[in-house]
Amino acid sequence: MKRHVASLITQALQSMRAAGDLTQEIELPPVLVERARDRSHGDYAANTAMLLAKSAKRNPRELAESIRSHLPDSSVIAEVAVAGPGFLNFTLTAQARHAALLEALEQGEGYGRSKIGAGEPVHIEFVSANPTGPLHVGHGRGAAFGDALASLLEATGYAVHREYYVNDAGRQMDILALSLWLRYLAAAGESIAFPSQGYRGDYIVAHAEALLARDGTIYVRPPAELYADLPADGQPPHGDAEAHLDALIARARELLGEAAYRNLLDFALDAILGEIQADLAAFGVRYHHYFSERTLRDGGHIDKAIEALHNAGQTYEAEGALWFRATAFGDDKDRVLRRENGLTTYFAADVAYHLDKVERGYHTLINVWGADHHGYVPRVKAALQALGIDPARLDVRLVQFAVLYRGGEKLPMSTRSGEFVTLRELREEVGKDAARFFYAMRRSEQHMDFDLDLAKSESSDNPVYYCQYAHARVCSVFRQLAERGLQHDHMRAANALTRLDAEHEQILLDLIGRYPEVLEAAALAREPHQLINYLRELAAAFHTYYNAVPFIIDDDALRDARLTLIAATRQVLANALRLLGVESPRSM
RNA sequence: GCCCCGGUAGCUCAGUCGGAUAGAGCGAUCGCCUCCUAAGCGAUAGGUCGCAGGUUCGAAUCCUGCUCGGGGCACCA
Repeated sequence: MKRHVASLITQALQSMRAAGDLTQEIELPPVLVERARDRSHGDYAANTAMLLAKSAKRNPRELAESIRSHLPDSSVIAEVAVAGPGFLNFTLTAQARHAALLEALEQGEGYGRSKIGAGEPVHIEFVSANPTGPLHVGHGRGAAFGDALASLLEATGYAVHREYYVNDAGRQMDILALSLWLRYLAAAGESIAFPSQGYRGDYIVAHAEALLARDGTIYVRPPAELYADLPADGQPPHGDAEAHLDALIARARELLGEAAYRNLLDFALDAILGEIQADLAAFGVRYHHYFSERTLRDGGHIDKAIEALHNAGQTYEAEGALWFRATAFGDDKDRVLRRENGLTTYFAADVAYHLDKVERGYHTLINVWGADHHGYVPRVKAALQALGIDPARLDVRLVQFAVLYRGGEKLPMSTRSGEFVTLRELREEVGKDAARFFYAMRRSEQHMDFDLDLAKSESSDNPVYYCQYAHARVCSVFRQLAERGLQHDHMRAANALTRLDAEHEQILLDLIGRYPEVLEAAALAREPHQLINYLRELAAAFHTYYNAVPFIIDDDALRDARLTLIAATRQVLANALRLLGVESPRSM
C-alpha cells in the first residue's frame, strides 16, 4: 500500500513534467511515504513537495497542490489533502482499510509475509559459543536475536541458512579434554590436583562420571606419573598456570596415547555440544547446521584460505610468523595467520570459514556477535576485501550484554567463580517465552537490563503476558460464542464491515493493515525489536477495545463484523509471536 | 592513547530516510469487575532529547568538539 501511494506520486511528478509544470533540469526528489503519525493526518503522508521545493525554488504548499492535482485516480484513496508546511496526506477508502481484515483471515499464517527477499540466499551465524561449557545468559540474547532475525528474513522472502560455528579445534579443546580426564580420575578414586586454569564447572564432573559409568576404568593412569616434573601451577613468580596446563595436556596425551586421548576429547565435546544443542532446542532456536571448525582444518580449507591471501599478494613473513596485511584494508594492525610454532590462528580459520560461506553461494552474510568481539570486525572484512569479496556483504550485528536483576539487585556474572547463570536456569526460572521476548525487546546495540522479577510476573506489567493475554482473550470470546450456540458468519461480517466505525475499531483496523509494512521494515533494518514494539501496540489497542465494547451482542451483523476484527487481530498476534519464538496460548 | 556502542520523563526504553504538538510501559495520584478472563481498562502529573557549536525552510535525528557510562585494542579461542 505504501508502495502504491509512492507510485501515485511518482506518476504525478512525471505528469507535471510532461505538462511543463516542472522543467527537465529540476531533479526529482526520492518519493518517501510514511505512515501518518497522527490519525488526523490521514493514513499516509509524503513530504515530496517540501523536498522538491528546494530544487524547484518554489513554495512547497503550492507544489503540493500541483502534485495533488496531477495524482492519477486510485480506487483505494478516498482523499488527498495538503497540510502543514506542505505535506500530502492520503486517506484510504473504507474498502481498502477493510481489505486487510479479509486478507489476514484468508492468508492466516501467511498474512504479512512477502517476497521482497526474492529468494536471495542469506547466511546467518549466531551464538557460536565455545563448546567448553553450557550456554549462559550472555548467550541468550544472541540466540533470541539471531533466531528472530532469521525468522524475519525468512518471512520476507529470503532463503535463510542458520548456522552455529563450533570452535572444536585448538587449545581450549585440549583443556576441556584434560579437565574431563582429571575429573574422571577423581571419580575413579584417584587423588588429583585440579589446575587453576582448567574448566572447573560442575558439568565437567557430571560428564566425567558418565564416562566412568560407560567405559569403566580404561582411562585410569597413575597420578604419580601425571604430575612428575611439571612446571608449578599458580602465578609468577611462584608458578606459571598456563605452562603448567600445557605440560599437563602434553603429559595426558603421552600417558593415554593419541587414540584414547582423542576418545576423551570427543566424548567431552559431544557431551557439551549435546547440552548446548538441547538448550537451544528448548529455547525454540533451530539451526540448519552446526559447522565444525575441525572440518575446515581437516579439509585443508584453512591452508587454502591462507594461500588465497598469499596469491592476492597480501601476506608476508616476519618474526617467524606469516602475516596478513590487514592494514592495507583499513584494520589497525596486521594479523598473524600462521604462528611461529607453525599452527594457524583462530583468525586464519575464520577467514577460511567466511570464504567458505561465500563459496557455498550465500550472497549476504550476517554474523551475530557479542559486543566484546567488535574489534574483530575490521580484520574479517579486510580479509574478505583482500579476497575480492565486497565486505559490505558481511553484516556483523553486535549484541550488547544483558545485565540480570533480581529484587533490584544486579546478579553477579563471573565465569571464573562459577557464579554464572546458565541459559537453562534462566529458562526454568522465567520460562522460554518471557526470556525470548525480553531478550529481543531492545535494540541489540542497546545495553540491556533484564529484570527477572518482571519477566516472571503474571500481570500487565509484563509485556510478554500482555501480548499473549490479548491472544488468549480472543480465543476466549470465541469459546463463549460457541457456548451460547452462536457462529461467526463470515459472509454476513464482510457485508457489515462499514459498521466498524468506532475509533477503537479504526485503530485496530489500521494496525492490522500495517503489519506487513512493519514486518518488512523490521526485516530490512534487521531489527526484531521493531516487531515487538508493534506487537505491544496491537495488544494494547485490542485490550482497550475489549474493555470498551462487547462483542457477543444481539445485533447479528455488527457482532460478526466485530468478530472478524478480533479474529484478524488474533491472527496477526499469533503470526508476530511465532516469528519471535513465543507461544500464542489459547487460554491463560 | 586509539576504536565501537550508548546518554530521551523518577526507572526501563521507543522514536522509520531530517518533518507536523517528542511517545510507551513501569513507578506516583485518582477512578473502573451484576458484563465475553481485572494476567484488563480509563484519567492526571511528569521533558534543557548529556553539554556547546554548526548545516538546514525545519534537528532527538546529520557534522565537529567536549563530557559521562559500557565494551574492545593477542603469534587466546
